[in-house]
Formats: sequence, structure tokens, C-alpha cells
Amino acid sequence: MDITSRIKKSTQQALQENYQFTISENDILVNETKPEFEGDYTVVLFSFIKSLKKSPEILGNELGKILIENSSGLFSSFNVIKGFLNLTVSDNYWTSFLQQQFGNKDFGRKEKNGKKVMVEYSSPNTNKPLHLGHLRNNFLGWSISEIYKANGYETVKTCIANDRGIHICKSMISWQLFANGATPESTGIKGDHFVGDYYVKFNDEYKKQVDALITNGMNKEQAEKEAPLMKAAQQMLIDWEAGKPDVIELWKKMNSWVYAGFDETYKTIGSDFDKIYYESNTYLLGKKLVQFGLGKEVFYKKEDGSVWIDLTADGLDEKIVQRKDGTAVYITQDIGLAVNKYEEYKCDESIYVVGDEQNYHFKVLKLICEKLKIPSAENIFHLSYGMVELPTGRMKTREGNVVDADDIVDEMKKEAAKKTSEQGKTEGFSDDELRNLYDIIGLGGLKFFLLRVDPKKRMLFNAEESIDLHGFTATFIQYAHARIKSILRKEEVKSDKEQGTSDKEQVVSELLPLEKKLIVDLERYTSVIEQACKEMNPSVIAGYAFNLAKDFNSFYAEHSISKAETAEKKELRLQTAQLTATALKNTMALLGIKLPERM
RNA sequence: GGCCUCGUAGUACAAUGGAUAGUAUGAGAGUUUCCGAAGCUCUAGAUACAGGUUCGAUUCCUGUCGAGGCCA
Repeated sequence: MDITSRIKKSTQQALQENYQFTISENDILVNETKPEFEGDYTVVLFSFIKSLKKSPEILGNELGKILIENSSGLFSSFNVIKGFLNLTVSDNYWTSFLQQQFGNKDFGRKEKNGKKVMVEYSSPNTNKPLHLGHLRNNFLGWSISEIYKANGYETVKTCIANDRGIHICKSMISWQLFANGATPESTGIKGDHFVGDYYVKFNDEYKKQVDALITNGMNKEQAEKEAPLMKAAQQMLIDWEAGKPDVIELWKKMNSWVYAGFDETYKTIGSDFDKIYYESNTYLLGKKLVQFGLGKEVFYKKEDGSVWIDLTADGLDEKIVQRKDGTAVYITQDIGLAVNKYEEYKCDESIYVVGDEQNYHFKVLKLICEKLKIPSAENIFHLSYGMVELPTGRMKTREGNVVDADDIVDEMKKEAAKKTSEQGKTEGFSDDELRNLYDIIGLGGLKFFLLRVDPKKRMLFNAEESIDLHGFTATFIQYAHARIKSILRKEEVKSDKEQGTSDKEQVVSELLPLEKKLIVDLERYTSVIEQACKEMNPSVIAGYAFNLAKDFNSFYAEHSISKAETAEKKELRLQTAQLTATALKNTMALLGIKLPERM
């Protein structure tokens, strides 16, 4: 059990036994003591002084004494300032924690809890390459999945490929008209970019047609409808749904180009999936559900034949689930997919990593699933993340101000290569090792930049800042780790047992402030991993890892490890360094970021 | 128009209703005969505005102003 849990538990017991005051552990607030006060952890007393009718000072002093008496040496001292009870945890607790954990490679990883969670992320359209927003999505989804794993869950990573619809038809018609049979192979262009180029071409040509129609006296709305290209795309969608062989063949061909491109990108950024769903397979699922919902009287039919659900009682609108022509709307196929997922995997929780522009959509989706009594509908969770904005504003494909995923990854790697060679510390690296190092630093930097911010909040992507290798960055952490590894290559870490000084009575000199700070950081590891999972928030881990690296750097600047004052101090510091390296490595792994041994 | 987010140093981000609002970057000043200076140390700098609830509000409520999103 970690120290904050123990403090909460002891406090709860003390209040119960000495004051007959019942309070849940969760309602006891325990914070890290602010550096300007003496102590390690602080119990905030305000919340129960009212019920106990005691002044904070008196209660604090009484409680402090009781806690110390009952702690069998866990707490060494306390002080009370206003309503804050500051507890100092004895050095013995910290050193024995270190003794137990320093060699543990799986430090912080929890036992299996028997629960299964599905994480859907990435979910691209198949008409254009991935951009920066997709990267935030991919990094988040992958990381959340790892965080759940570290907390004992079994995870299923899924992706829904939006492979049908008007968007892909636009690329298809454009290719038919303008490509002269060109292919990714013949042009040497990566498949997703190749298809994306024809999507852009479609929009350009379409705009020309609309403008021409307007010049000839048509109004804008009508022109947008009547433009031949749009009509052709819509016809193609109808032909696709009818299964017209040449359209299907073209569709398969162009999608296969896109998938080849995606695969390459996924491989470089480290995204992978256990199961990929295709919209072309799921879009018909909704129709069965409409019948099902009508039968349960969750849905109702209007006179024109369209099918609706009334959510006004839940504070939302009436929502259409099937058009009067019998075609499905998006939400309906999403419900179908939710059912499909449950039947296939029976997950306890289902997380959707989708942008916050779809907040309303997911509110409705979950509500409908609940009303249809789909099992575990209440455990559908929309991990809603904010848009990635550029200094110039929101990215818009049609306006061309999009940061392409492949481009930015390349740029980051180049910058990593440049800065690394400037440092001149990579003597003796082979070409392969160098390339690998640049990948690790470049991609790590990008992932960290996108994951260090609370997912819920929209964020600004500034290319220059993202490429910075100083401060709150992956490189900072990677560098700290490489320094530790450098020490550990030179010094052997021994346990007390190997030293033959396992006497429990051995005199351990007092921990110095910087030593203690690091160990306190390390002890927090488990609760940080739990918090990240509970909040579905990788930025918690990014912040923790950065803080740990920073505290190590401060410690390392101040105290020598190899030339420590005593042999015993040397062992303590080596163990601390080793556990720090492990903690950095394991936390960053949860973000999909690797740490090189040397850099 | 209706609904939903969000306004914190020059900039980008933190802070389950708790102590003197943290961190990075940028700015200024130091730091290397000694384990890796991609480091470390110090200085200056912010809660949009106006009310309210509370022992205590960046956090909760109301209004104003500003930014973004969703629904047709």
C-alpha cells in the first residue's frame, strides 16, 4: 500500500476510535506538503473540524499524537499550521521501499484484474492521408490502452475505417477523370497521399464548376447541387450501394492504396490494432436495429415513414435514426457497431477516442444504447479530446493549412539528427544505431508534445516549440535516463544482502533532502499510474516523468554517486538511480516513447 | 437562433473547494580542473470583468465581454 493510502487509513481509524467520527477514506484529503513547510504529507483538517467541534490546532495536535503512537515508527514527527497537519514519514520507510523495489523491472505494474476494455481510436477516412489531429488521436488511444494494461486490464485496440461514403467517391471520380491511369507505383507517391491528391483535385475542379455556373446566372446553392462533378460523385455512391462491379473494383483498388500508405504511417508512429472494423461492413447493421428499437417502442415512426427517438425527457432533442427513404444515418450504424463489438468481445468498458466536436453525437449514442438495453451500455465512454489548432487557426483540409502526419514526423527526425550531431556525443554509433536514435528522439518529442496536455483541452501546435529539445520535453527525460545508464554501466548496483550487511540494525545515515525527494517521487509511481487510468489522462504521466527526471538532475548535480561520502551512501544512490531509470522507462513506455541507453 | 466547452505571466501548459497560484519557454544573472552542461542555481513576471455561496474560490453559481465547437 502506498503512503498516502496508509495515511488516509490511519486517519480514518484514529477519527473513528478516538472521536467516534465516521468518514470515508476518500473524503480525507492528503496532499504532499508544500516545500516551505516541514513534513512530507499533509492531512487537511478543515473538512471535519465542524462535525468534531474542535479548533483545527487542537484537533491537529491530538490527531498528530495519535497517528505517531499508532504508526509503529512510520511517522517520525508532525506539526500543525492552521488546519493542516503536516506529517514527516521516517527515513526507514523510504529506504526500505527502495530496498524492496530498486531491482524490480516491472516496477508499478499491477496484477491482472480480470476486466476487459476496448479502446477505439484512429478511425480515419480513406480518402486522404493522416494529419496532426489524427496523431493526437493515435497517441492518445494507444497510450490509454497501455495505461489500462499497466493497471491490470486486458485491452482490445480497435479502429473503424470509414471506407465508404461520398468522400471516397469524390476521390474516385476525380481519379477516373484526371489521373490517366496513374497509380502510386507509377508516380512513386505514397498511396494515401496519392488518393488524397485526387480528393484535393476534386475540390479544386468542383469549385471551378460552381463558379462557372454562378457566372452564368445560377445561385450558389443551386450551383453547388448542379455541378457535374458533384452529381457524378453522388451517382457513384448510388452505384456503390447497388454493388456495381466496376465501381466496387475501383473502390477496392483505391482503398488498398490508402491502406498501404496508412500501414506505413502506423508502423513508424507505433500504432497497432487488434481488430479493424470497416464501415462498409457495419453500415447496414443499423437497419436491423431500427426494427429492434421500433419493436421495443424506444423508436417511433412519423407519418412520412422516417424513424425517430424522443430524447427531450433527457434534455436533448428528437433525433432521427432512419430517413424517410429508408437509409440509415450515422448514429444508427454506430449503434449497430456498438452491439457488434459487445457480441464479439464482451468488454466491460468501451472507450471511444474521438474529437470533442462529436460530444453531442456520443451523448446521444450512449443514451440510445442505454434505452435499447444494450449490455454494458453504461460503460461506453467517449474520451473526448480537443482539436489541435495551429497558430494560424484551425486546420481545414479544403483550405490546405493542414499539418501532414508523415511530414511532421520526418521533420522531427531531421531536427533530432541535427541537434544530436551538434552535441557530438554519438561517437562509435553505427549508421543503423544513429538512425534508430534519431527516430527515438524525433518521434518521442512529437508524442510527448501531443500527450503532455490534458486530452480534454484543445491545444495549440507550434512547430518550432514542438521541435524544441529543452524543458518539458521527451528529450529532457531521455537525456536524464541516458546519464543514469552511463553511471550504471560503470558502477555495479549491489543489494545489502550481497554486501553481507543485511543486519536489520544497521545504522542508516539520515536521508539528504534531494535523496529523499527522489525516493518520495518514486514511491508515488503506483498512485500516478492509477490516477492516469482513472482520469484517462496520459498527461498525468508525462508530468510525473518530467518531474522525476528534473528531481534526478538536481540530485545528480549536487551529490556524487560514484564518490559518495560512504559506501553505504553510494549503494543508496546507485539503487535510487537504478529505480529512477526503471521508472522513467516504464512511464515513458506508457506514452509509446522509448528511452535510448546512450544519446 | 438553441445547446455545449473554454478565458491563468510575453508565449505554451499545471493546480480532486485548501497554505504565499506551480512548470516550461522567452528575458536577466551565475555555473565546467570532479560520475554526460541536451544539465544545474538564482531573479522578475499571471487567475478576462462584476457580483454571489463558503472559514476558505483559478475551481461552484449568476451576469457581462471574448474565443471555439455542435445542431439545422
